[in-house]
Amino acid sequence: MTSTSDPAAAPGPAAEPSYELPPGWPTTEAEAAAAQERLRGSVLVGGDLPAPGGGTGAVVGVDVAYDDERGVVAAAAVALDPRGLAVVGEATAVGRVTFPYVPGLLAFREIPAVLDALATLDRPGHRPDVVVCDGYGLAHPRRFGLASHLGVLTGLPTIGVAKNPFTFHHDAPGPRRGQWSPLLDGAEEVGRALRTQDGVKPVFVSVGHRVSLADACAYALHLARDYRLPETTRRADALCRRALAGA
DNA sequence: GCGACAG
DNA sequence: ATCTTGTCGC
Repeated sequence: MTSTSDPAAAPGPAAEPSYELPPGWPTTEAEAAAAQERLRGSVLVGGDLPAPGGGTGAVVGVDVAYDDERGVVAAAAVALDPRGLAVVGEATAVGRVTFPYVPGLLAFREIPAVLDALATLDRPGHRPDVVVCDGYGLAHPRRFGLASHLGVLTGLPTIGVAKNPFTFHHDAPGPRRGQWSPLLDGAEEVGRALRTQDGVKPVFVSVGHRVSLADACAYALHLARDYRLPETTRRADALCRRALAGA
């Protein structure tokens, strides 16, 4: 991956996001792992995200629900006003399940439906400032989890917020909201265990694309103003479940 | 070989 | 992820 902490190297005017599923989308585990190895170098760490609550665009949350019996998948994308966290846009997409759940390959199960939902949500002139994903970004065996993959495909800044530490290790963060501890793969900090509410189990934040780890945590904390999970995730989770039930 | 394993 | 009863608390 590349660092863009140097302002001179920062991306220029926001490019148009792409919501196209790339040609040759993997259908086997071997192809999927190879695709991750091929794309991992495209992840950008750092950038110039506006302060949480200070941006002009929306903060978008995405999530996916499944009915494996029927083979149906439903994705939701919800846009929030970064100030008051009010919902300003919603979109869903329903499709067929095309990939099993394999730890480390979650992106191949979730991304096709997520791209459809984002394409429906997006309105020209109203680009998301950032997309918050339910899962990991760089905290991944090959440093290319769902959030990083979605970021590289769309070009949008992304953040991963997961509910479990996957295979990584961490010490318990302090008991107060805002306290955190490094999420470690050996000696490497791949994310942070972040306490978003006093005395409540932490969430696990990692860089997706075009954000720094510190900014990713600041956003996660801002969005988790009232509950353990970011409001983006809560809204998207509720919406994709509704979409699945109605499909 | 065995256990662990985002959603 | 999804399956599920009761239970504690505002």
